[in-house]
Formats: sequence, C-alpha cells, structure tokens
Amino acid sequence: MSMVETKTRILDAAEGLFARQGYLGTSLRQVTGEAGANLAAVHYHFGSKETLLQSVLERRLLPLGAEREAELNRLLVRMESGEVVEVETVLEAFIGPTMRLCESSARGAEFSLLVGRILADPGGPGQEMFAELVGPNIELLLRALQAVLPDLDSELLLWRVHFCLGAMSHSLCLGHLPGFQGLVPQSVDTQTVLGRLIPFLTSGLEAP
Amino acid sequence: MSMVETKTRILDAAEGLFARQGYLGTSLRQVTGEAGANLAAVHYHFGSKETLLQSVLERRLLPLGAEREAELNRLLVRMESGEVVEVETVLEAFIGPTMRLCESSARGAEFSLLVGRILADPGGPGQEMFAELVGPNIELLLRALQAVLPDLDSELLLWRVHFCLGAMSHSLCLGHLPGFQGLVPQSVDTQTVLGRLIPFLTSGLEAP
DNA sequence: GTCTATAGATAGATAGAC
DNA sequence: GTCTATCTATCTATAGAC
Repeated sequence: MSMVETKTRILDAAEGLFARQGYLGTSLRQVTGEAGANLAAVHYHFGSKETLLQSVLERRLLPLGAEREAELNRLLVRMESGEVVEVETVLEAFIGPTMRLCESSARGAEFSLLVGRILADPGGPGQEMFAELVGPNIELLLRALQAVLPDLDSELLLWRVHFCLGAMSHSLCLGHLPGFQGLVPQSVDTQTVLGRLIPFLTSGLEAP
Repeated sequence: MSMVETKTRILDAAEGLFARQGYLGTSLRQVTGEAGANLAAVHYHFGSKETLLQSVLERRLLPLGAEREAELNRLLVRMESGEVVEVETVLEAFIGPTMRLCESSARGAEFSLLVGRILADPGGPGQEMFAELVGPNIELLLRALQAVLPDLDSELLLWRVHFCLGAMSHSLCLGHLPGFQGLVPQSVDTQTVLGRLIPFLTSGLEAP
C-alpha cells in the first residue's frame, strides 16, 4: 500500500487499465485490485464507473487544455499584430503539450493511448466528455491555422485538421501495437515522433 | 425473417453491431436479436464470439486484400519496367478498394468503422487477425512507396505510412462522431473524403 | 473512509429435444 | 440446423457494519 491517498491510487490504476485494455475491457475489480483498494471505495469517491472515467480524463485534460489554449492564444495575438507565424509553430502549440505529457512519465504516455482509444470509439462513453474538454482547443487550432493559411477553404481545412488528429492519435498508440511483425517503427520516443509528425502534417496542410 | 440463410444474417448483424458499438460493447444476444436467430446458432455456426469476429473480418478483408494486392503488384511491375508512377497512384491503389467498399453499401461503410475501431484497440481481439489479414498489403504498400520515393529513409517512410493509416482510419470513422458541435465536416461521402485525403497524404509523404 | 457481503442483472457457452 | 432451458461466471452497484 502506497503513501498516496486511495482516491489518487484508484485514478492511477484506472488510467493505466483503461488505456491498456479499454473502458469496457476493464472491470472495477481490476482497478481496485491494482490500486490496493476496495470495490466500494470507487463508488464512494467517484459514484460510478462512468464518472471514474470522467475524473480520469479531467485530471489530465483540464491542465493540458489550459496550456494549449494559452499557447494558441499567444500565437493568435502575435498574428493579429501582423507577425508572420509558420504552420509548424501552430501545430507545435497544439501537439507540444501532449508530447511533453508523454515524456514526463510512463503514466503520461499511457494516457495518450487512452485518448486514442476514445477518439476511435464513436458513441462510447468518454466521447462526449472528450468533445467537451478538447472541443474548444480544436476550435482555437482551426482559427490559428485559418489565419496562417488564409487561402485555404475553411471546410477543406476542417477535413485536413481531422486527418491530422487521426495521424496524431494513431501514432500515439503505435508503441503498444503488437503483432504487426516488423511493420512497427523501432524508435517510439516522443521527441522522434514529434520530429517526424510535424513536417508530415505541415506538408499535408499546405498541400495545393 | 429474411430469405438469406441464418449464417449470413448473423454475419451481417454482427458486422453492424460490432462497428456501431464495438466488440466488447455488443452481446451475442443483441446479434441474434437483430439477425432473427437464436443464441445457440452463433455457437453452432461460428464456435465462439471471437471466431465470429474473425469470420466478420475475413468475409470483407480477404477479397479486399486480394484486390489491393493485385493493384499494387500491377504498379510494381510497371515500375520495374522503368515507367514513372506517382505517389497518388500508389495511395489510390491501396485506399481505393476500401473506399469503393464504403460506397457500395451502407454495410460496407459500417465495416470501415469496425476496422478503425480495431486499429485503435491494441491488444484487443481482432488486432492479431487484422495484422495477419492486412499485414502483407502494408508490406506491399511500403515496397511500392519506397520505389516511388527512393531517396526517403526507409524508417522515416515507415513512420509516414503509419501517419497515413491513422488519418485514413480516423476519417473513415468521422461520419459517426457525435458531439463535436460543428467541428465535424458536413460532406462525408467517400468520394469527397478520398479526393481530400489523397492530396493531403501525398504532400505529407513527399515532405522534405 | 474503508471494509464485507450481497443484490440484481447480464454475459458467453452448452446440453439435449426436435 | 434450429430451438428452449440452463449452467457458470462476472459485472456494476449498494446496504450496512466498523
């Protein structure tokens, strides 16, 4: 039994298990088992399994969203004052916080896998929570990219942003993909991924 | 009760339900309910829930894989004879069969959603089946792209192909994403998606 | 706050009649 | 091949002692 309080241990265990096995693939008994807590403690602290997921998401996404919002707003202000900003810079403002979270700890990296799962689970629990937590960030990203690429049709831009989100979430899951014998890249450290993802997405966004 | 045999009705129902609700989110009772069949019929025809998923995947992916293999091999032969082939052409050979399946019927479109789910479910059932069914296609895609982009480092190419797969699978799920108030593109017909995806991916692959 | 014990519902799988 | 009936296991959730 660790020194941190039960509530935090449950959050940590749920985050890892939801990420590795999915929300439906994880039972609350597994969570309490890994957390060294009791089944009833989950309902006492969080109310239900779904509310537990909400808490897991909010713990990471609220600060992450604030960081992204600050960075993107800073860029928007600079652009309004006439300064020229590159597409790469905008993308980095959006992806950077996520990548730094991945680097900061093994838990952070697992969390990004959970986000990837939720993105690919239409209608599932977490999708609505995610939309509410990250939607404003995506709107800001769209505004910033539109300002950098003023000649790009806005609906085409929207599509391309979704292509970017797909590439992002998929590559964040890659380190965990088994079975693709030799078809998964060796180096999966986030610095390398970011260094390869940003140029790819930039060229895609700037396509004619 | 329809005219088609029970086995096919079960396959159809399972395909749609697995796609809309996920594998774990779907019970065999839901499948038999929608198929107008009995619970025991699933075990008689398919053995288990997991084998049912395998059959669902194989029914579409075996012909799809053969089509992709034929198209990509045709391109490789043309390139070996010295002919110049564009990146767009290689991508279309890989994505085209999937897109045509999506257009052919509502069931085909749902199937692509199921594939997107499986791609984002590391360690889940279906991941290994998918790798075995589609892995050879991805190897062919890599060979064809490497031939078209000989100066690109092979591991960088591998990463970029994974970015492409992520963008593909995510955009195939998009029509079903609720909740992203106004953040989801209007037109989701596959022709439009293909027309916007291919240039995006081509520019990304050709990035410096 | 944390525990035991259990309720109540539902899951996949199977046996055996027809 | 298709059905009913049932087994066994597991799930979320809750009531109540401490």
